[in-house]
Amino acid sequence: MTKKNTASIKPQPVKASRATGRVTITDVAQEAGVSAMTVSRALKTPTLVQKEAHARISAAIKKLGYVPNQAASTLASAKSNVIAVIVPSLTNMVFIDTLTGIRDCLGQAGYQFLIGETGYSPDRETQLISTYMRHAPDGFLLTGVEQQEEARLQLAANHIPAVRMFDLSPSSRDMTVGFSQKKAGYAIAQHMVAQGYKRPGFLAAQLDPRVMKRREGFRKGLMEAGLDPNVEVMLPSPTNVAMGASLLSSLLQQYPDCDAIFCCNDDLALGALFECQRRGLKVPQQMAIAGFNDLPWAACASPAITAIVTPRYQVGYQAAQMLVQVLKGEEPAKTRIDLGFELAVREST
Amino acid sequence: MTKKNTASIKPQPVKASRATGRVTITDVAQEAGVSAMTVSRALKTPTLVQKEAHARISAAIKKLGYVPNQAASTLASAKSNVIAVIVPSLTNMVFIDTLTGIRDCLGQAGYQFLIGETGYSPDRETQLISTYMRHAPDGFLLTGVEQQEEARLQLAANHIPAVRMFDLSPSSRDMTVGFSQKKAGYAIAQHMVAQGYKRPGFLAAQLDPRVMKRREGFRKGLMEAGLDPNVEVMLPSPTNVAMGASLLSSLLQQYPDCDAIFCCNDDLALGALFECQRRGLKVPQQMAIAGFNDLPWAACASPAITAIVTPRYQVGYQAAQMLVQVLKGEEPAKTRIDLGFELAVREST
DNA sequence: CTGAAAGCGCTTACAG
DNA sequence: CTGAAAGCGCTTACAG
Repeated sequence: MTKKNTASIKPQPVKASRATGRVTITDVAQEAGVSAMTVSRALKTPTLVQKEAHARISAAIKKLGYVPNQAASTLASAKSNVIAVIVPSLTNMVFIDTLTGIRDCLGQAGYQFLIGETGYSPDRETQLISTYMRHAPDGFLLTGVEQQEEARLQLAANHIPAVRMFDLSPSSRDMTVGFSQKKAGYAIAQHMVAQGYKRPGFLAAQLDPRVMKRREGFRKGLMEAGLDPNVEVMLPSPTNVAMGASLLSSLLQQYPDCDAIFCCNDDLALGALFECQRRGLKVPQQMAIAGFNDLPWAACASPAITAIVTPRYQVGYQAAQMLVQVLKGEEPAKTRIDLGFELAVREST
Repeated sequence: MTKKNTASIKPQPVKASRATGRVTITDVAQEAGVSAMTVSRALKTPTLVQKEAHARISAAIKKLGYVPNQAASTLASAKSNVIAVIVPSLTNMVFIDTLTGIRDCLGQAGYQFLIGETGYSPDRETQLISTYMRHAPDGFLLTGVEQQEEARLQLAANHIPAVRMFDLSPSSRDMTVGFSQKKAGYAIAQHMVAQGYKRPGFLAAQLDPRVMKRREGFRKGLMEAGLDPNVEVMLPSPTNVAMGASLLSSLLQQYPDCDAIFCCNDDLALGALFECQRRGLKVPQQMAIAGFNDLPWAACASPAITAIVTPRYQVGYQAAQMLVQVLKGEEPAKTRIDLGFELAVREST
């Protein structure tokens, strides 16, 4: 019972029973014979660590199967490396392409994504933004420019930058990447007028703000040509291919002399094309069809469908790029990027 | 200079300059005149908090705009409330429907999702699993049963439960929710044989394991009927609508007498249908077409397309349900759920 | 029904 | 190039 002995059996500090069993950075540090700080550096800024130490650390990580704890990192650094992306729908391929653009831009940078779907509901959007706030995302990528006041305030209060996609804001304080929905609708009208169609109609569902802006442009174009802008059937419910067929049927019932239709998206256009085939209506001789977005089937349908080609991948990519600039503390060269659109004229008109 | 004075001007503990400026649970506690613990309880288990205290806490939260810090919560509780979902592709509507099922089952429970896309690459899948490990997800939902050894080991080592979707594992130790891909392919062959087609062919792209199992079943069915199983064109590259048209062209060039095709997915079937229309081939009189999955356009095409109807929403929903059971510590009644499939016979065959 | 103490596993801000 | 100390904002495990 010498002093030495006593020392060697000194009571272990009462182990709090909260051990998670996970391999921590401290375990790696002990194994490699360095401090936790050095392990942390080896992971984040390897150049600041002596080569030999780095090798031992790498070996220790592999041996122990160490996986960094993101939560601990986020808490300590107040940086989550998370970007919250909020889109109206995932069933809509348009937004999938946008997500691909975002991922291609940000994925390499080690960002993680929180992907939210609003179902085209502004309330749900506000709620999602609020929920995602808990994850302290570094930034938000939002769809449209119509966020509710509450959501805008919460973003501002927490100093979280947000880029809005698929539309353009008049205010240069907002960051927006998109194109003019109205001009796109207008372009379709002009094309139909130029082709000599006398009674063009409009088919729409899921009447979100961007659809309504397309309609506005389309009507403007028709009116300028002295045509009736009221040949239209619109349904607020979610859009799908089958609805293209039923909307066309309604339209023909109300306006039997309609000779061309602008469908607010390509799903409706596809359904409308099938309905024409069923009715034996020749496209475009008896009925011209134009779609919107240029999803994969438009170009390869028979007949190929005329459509507005939207830069949806670029919308995602460049919105992400703008966000990255802001996160780096740089001033983006432009806070409002108009990517424009194209009109692909094909057999259906 | 009394002792009292000295005490009252005792030096502030040196404020570490790491303040994040965020409103914390402690701020709320002070405002409400309770301890942080009580605020935490008010948020998680309101029934354990006195009604009056709860009211003051709610008021304080609103007044201060408090947002809980998820990272701190995850770190302290060792529970992330995150489920990692890994699918091959987001461009494929099949998996979007599956995600919807997952969300419908888990979303209410307050889970967040980390959604990964492998691009059909096993290596990428392993890498994603590894990356997501840092977020300490409570569970994984994976696609297919072919994970690499490294990934399986990492999941096992960290005791993270994983449910595999869209296929069935022979081992009851794996948790799988899906259906027999092989039987589905077989069912198509049987149907074509029954309809009297003499020279059915197979069109496929993106030759993932599930596609290959469909093919296997299809070939089996043809061979049993004494038909040649080698009327096929397969391309490993990603699938899309346009490819349906080009694959059909290749097939017809090699096998001009082919009178029916089984397309390994509906995109190919749609492209093939358009190609038939362009060639003036009557469907199904000169060429029958069957698809796989029953995406929205199959039923409403002209002619409507015969297809295997896959329970993809249910695959997601029930896989999520099984995972929840395991996370609750319950033993799932079945670790292998065969949801089956249907064959929707339509005009195209 | 409530609270003081300790700890989750990292990183920051220093000091060498 | 390296490390000891403190702190990020919660929750656990107790004790009352």
